[in-house]
Amino acid sequence: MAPRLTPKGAATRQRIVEGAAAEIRARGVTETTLDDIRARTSTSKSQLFHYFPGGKEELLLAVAQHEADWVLSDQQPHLNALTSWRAWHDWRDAVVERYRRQGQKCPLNTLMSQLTPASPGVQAVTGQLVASWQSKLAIGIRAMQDQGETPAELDADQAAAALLAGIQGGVLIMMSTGSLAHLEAALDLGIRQLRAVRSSSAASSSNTGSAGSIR
Amino acid sequence: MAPRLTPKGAATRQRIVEGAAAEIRARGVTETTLDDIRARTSTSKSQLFHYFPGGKEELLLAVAQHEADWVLSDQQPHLNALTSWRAWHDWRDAVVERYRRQGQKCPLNTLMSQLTPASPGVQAVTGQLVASWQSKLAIGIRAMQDQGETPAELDADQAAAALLAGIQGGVLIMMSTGSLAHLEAALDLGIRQLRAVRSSSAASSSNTGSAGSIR
DNA sequence: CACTTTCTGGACTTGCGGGTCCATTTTCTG
DNA sequence: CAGAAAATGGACCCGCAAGTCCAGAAAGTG
Repeated sequence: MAPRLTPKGAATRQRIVEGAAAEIRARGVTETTLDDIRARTSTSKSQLFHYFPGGKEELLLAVAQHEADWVLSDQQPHLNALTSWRAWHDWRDAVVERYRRQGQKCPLNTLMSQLTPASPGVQAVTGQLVASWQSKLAIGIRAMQDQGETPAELDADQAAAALLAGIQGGVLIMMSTGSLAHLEAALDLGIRQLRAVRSSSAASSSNTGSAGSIR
Repeated sequence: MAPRLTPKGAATRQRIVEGAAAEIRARGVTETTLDDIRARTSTSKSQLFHYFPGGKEELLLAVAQHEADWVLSDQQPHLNALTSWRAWHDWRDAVVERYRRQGQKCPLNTLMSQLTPASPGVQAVTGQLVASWQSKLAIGIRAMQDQGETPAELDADQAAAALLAGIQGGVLIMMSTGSLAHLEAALDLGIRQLRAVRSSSAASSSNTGSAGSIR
């Protein structure tokens, strides 16, 4: 079914996805028509349907995937190296800055609520994003635990899940209210929770211990 | 401008809003047409525009307001009396249960992303909901602080903001993945943070049932 | 160089759904 | 009871945007 793509075809497909993403960022999903996309990408109707036989639905899904990749990639390099408090706070600032710049828009969210929410394709995109994001956070948390900076009793996966939820909610609220306060609160308290009171031990009873050195 | 409503008129208007809300819950915003609403509520096109001169936009906004009211009201009575750990956990369970039942739907969220996000009316609805919700949480937190159960240093408003963000994000993730794990994690860790290590002062002690034990 | 496949252009169809209109009936007001 | 205001029914309009079609150009392949 999927016709083999020649290099030229792949390039065109790519151009369409990126153009569509840009258009949607600029005007919102609901306001964006296939014709807008066609105009911006200098393509024809038949090209759109050639590369996305499923029509608008399929195209929007591809755009969503594209945006999802972007979300994680511009939290880098911080997100992959959360091995010191310094790194955590740099990451925190990067996240806030990213959404501050993005303004009252979240293409991904609006995109998702536009598509059939239960569709398998949609599930795949979001599920993958959530899993990957959370996993990276959990790795960072375990790294801090290995350094004895974070209480070992803490369930790293649970903490990562909660932190991620806080970020998502913070962004969602920002979209509605325009204020970053909730996002910042969620991040700051989430991180503070990681630093919470390990007893005085840190100095005296060396942290090292157990084998695993993540990273 | 707004024509006075007779009792009959008010009832019809009400019927329209509730019917529209039901229809949207059942089929999603994008799939719901004015004609569906007309059919379900046994009204005519002209009635729809009679009560909502602004057309679909205005009707959807009214539905959003209706749903927003609902969100808070079915966290009651817990939400208004967060004065003991017992109450906090009952509330926590009520929230989880509410969204478990609701399933992979959040009419309010999809509704919002459908309307012009920056429209003053939309801002008003969400802003009001967020403010009210957060305020109730903050009151509960201060109540616990007054009892010495929660560290006085904690910024109640910030903690409430973070907790609320966690809930929102948890629900959002649930909509995408179908799993309640993130919502539960956010709630459990958020509440645990409130119980965290108050200095020795509180003699109460004992209750070390540890927050996570739920079920 | 034949030939096949993929890529592109753009005119055309079509149905749907939001919105308008006006005639008629019911309810309010004094 | 009479006039006004509000409520209702439903036919009609109409623009737009998704999707179809086919003809022809370009690019691969043996």
